[in-house]
Amino acid sequence: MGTTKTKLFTNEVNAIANLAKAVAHPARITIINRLLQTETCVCGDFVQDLGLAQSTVSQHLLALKKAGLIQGTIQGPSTCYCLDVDQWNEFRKSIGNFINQEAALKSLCC
Amino acid sequence: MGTTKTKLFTNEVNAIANLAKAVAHPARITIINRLLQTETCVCGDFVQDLGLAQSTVSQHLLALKKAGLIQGTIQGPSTCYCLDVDQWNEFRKSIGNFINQEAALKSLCC
DNA sequence: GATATTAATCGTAACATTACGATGAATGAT
DNA sequence: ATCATTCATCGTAATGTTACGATTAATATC
Repeated sequence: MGTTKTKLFTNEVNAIANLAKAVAHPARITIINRLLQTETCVCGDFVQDLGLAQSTVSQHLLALKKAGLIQGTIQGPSTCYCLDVDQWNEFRKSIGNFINQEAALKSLCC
Repeated sequence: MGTTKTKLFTNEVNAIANLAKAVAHPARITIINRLLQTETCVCGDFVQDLGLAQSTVSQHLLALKKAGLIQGTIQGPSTCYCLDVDQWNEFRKSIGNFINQEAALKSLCC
């Protein structure tokens, strides 16, 4: 059917899957890395930076916005983006809880 | 076109995106959580556990296998799966490098 | 007011993902 | 040898994703 059956899983698990989805594209990771590294918001030049069409970049930015990771405000003719720091820290915590799990298994058993 | 333009991005960024994709589904996260918590490999009962069709579960297991995160060996009539502990630790490291980044920005600037 | 710039949105094509049922291959039990 | 069990694989339908060009909306400049 092509649609994830979210009802089968816990909210926590679904949440992690959604966060993973939000960053499951190199363009979006590049955007986040860029926003992480600058001390101000970034206005405009993502398109040149990424090498994708303007509309495509806009879509990726929207995806990150929907995930709550970034914020954009109109500033003159252009739109400026910055990381939502609080949400980024929430993101880090959630993903952290998942990946900080030490395997109970010590070595390959099969 | 529907195909990610991986050539535009660095290997590192593409690698993180692929890892994120591998866990970007609640069924696959549930499988990993299960394998993380058991001290032995898990034989069989994922289908009942997840509530998805047998063929669907098989596909998710294959995806995790392709990502290198799990290992499966045939054991009698059934197949037993366990986490690839080394790969899991690699995974943790890579994702960790990404999410351990502290935002340079201290508060919302726009 | 007319024009240029910037980015969002719309429409669309190609491809990927998710899911299921059916079939097939391998092993264990009878 | 036959049958049941278990999982992988195949085929396929529905939906989602990625990407682009074209259009639209908003602001800045002339």
